[in-house]
Amino acid sequence: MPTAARVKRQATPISRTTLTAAAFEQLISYVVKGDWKAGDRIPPERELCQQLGIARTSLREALKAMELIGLLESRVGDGTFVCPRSEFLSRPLLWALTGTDHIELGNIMEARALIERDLAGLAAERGTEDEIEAIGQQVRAMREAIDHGGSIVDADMNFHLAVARAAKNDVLHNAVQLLRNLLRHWINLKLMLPGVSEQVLSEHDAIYKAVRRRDPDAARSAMWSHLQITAELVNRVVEQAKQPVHRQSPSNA
Amino acid sequence: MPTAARVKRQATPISRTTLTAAAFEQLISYVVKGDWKAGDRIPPERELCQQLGIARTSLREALKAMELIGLLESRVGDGTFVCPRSEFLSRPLLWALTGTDHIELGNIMEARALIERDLAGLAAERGTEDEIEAIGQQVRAMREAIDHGGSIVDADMNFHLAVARAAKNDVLHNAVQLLRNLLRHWINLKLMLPGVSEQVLSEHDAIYKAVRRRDPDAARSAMWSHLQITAELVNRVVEQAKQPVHRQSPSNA
DNA sequence: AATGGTATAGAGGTCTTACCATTCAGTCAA
DNA sequence: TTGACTGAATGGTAAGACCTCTATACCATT
Repeated sequence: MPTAARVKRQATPISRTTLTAAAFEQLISYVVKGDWKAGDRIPPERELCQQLGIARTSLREALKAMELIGLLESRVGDGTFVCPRSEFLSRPLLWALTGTDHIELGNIMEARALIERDLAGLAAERGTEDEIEAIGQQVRAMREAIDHGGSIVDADMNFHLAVARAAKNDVLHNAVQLLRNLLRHWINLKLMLPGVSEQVLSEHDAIYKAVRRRDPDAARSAMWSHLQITAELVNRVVEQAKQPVHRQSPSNA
Repeated sequence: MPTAARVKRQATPISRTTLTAAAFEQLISYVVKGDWKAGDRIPPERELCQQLGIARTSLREALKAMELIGLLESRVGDGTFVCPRSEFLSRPLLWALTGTDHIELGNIMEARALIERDLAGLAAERGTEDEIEAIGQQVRAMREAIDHGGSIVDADMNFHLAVARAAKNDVLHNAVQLLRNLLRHWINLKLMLPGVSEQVLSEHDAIYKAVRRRDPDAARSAMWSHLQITAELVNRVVEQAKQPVHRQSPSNA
């Protein structure tokens, strides 16, 4: 280009989108807006593509993308279902996101501890009464689960999410969820160790009480120590899993 | 098969997977392992599906998934290209990840500040000499960019990534990258404000020096104040963008 | 030379049709 | 009641056709 190119593309470059991309956004919005809820079975492909007015091929490209991301699950002869968010973050997505297949457990635990420590402090500072009460609710839920049966796992997860919600930061709330999902397998094992549930409950309670009395520092350190202990236990569980002779590897669901 | 054909699949360990999923993993690994680098043009579909020994339909489902995630970009008549990681995190993926279309800028800024504050502290504690030197390198790169032209944006991004790397936590390193990408548009605008680049440079330098003298607290507070100022400026830019009469909206790239 | 038109090959986008493999529910005989 | 069988419905895969769009090279005009 001899004469100083000009480039200056002022004009709008006319946007066009592909059918597949449009379908993808549409389908995602179904999930996001709650038309399709976790566990739901969505209409069969042959029906859906008619509703959307596109060919099955185009629809499938969108559908497949959602499945590979981990939003949907297809079973031949059965149908296609919406995955619960709790089982989110598929390995393909992890790849896409991190550019690597394997992330050190320790890194995840550390990230979680750092983030949730901050969140605990924020929750104590800015949580509303209702939001803080929701935290307490999860403490009681765990008590209930321990005493009369129920899902300790859910109570655990929900407790941490309640804290994140009280901290009023959607981004970190989501981060908590993602990190927690990455650790799901090991945390579940951890919670089954003898005495651990009582231990966790008391730690949660300490965090809750600190938040309730609006003591950010106490909340931070309570959360920190809780997650340090958790990390310790998780490491122990992981080591245990390595030892046995014929134990199958955890594999991500 | 008249007699119930109970397929005893004892022998083969169930390696059952769909062709599309297999192709997807294969393609991802090309990107991850660097066979396909950012900007590369990948083989045409008709050729690629032959190489992989699958139908174009199946290949396209995998290809499309990668495109919708934001890993690839297809242009009709031209070809399919690998997206640079810096332009990662497409809106569809954001949807899939957060379950929402819109996240408050303030939340993103806050999350970033909290995370990077921790990272700055960790970098001061555990960064190797080389890693810390890499931080300084980015400070100098920005000096160079200001004085003799060059990408201030890159130097800015790389500085923060260098800090994250010195902190030795892959998860948070990636978080920094993602959050930064979400803010990309506004940060770029911010960096163009008069005097801001010098300001940023001096703040970066302060962080670098704190890290280098292994002072976690100083590093934390330097990073914190840097990101508070940044948040302030970004808000100002956002407000400016709202006012003018005929400014086009930013739109995600 | 620079500009603009034009032809063309090749890329992705879309649709159609077909068939396969699996699953599930209903049927019917033992 | 049980168990095997059957068939419809579903997702998975393949192949081929045709479209629009892009980049490129070539040519005519200025």
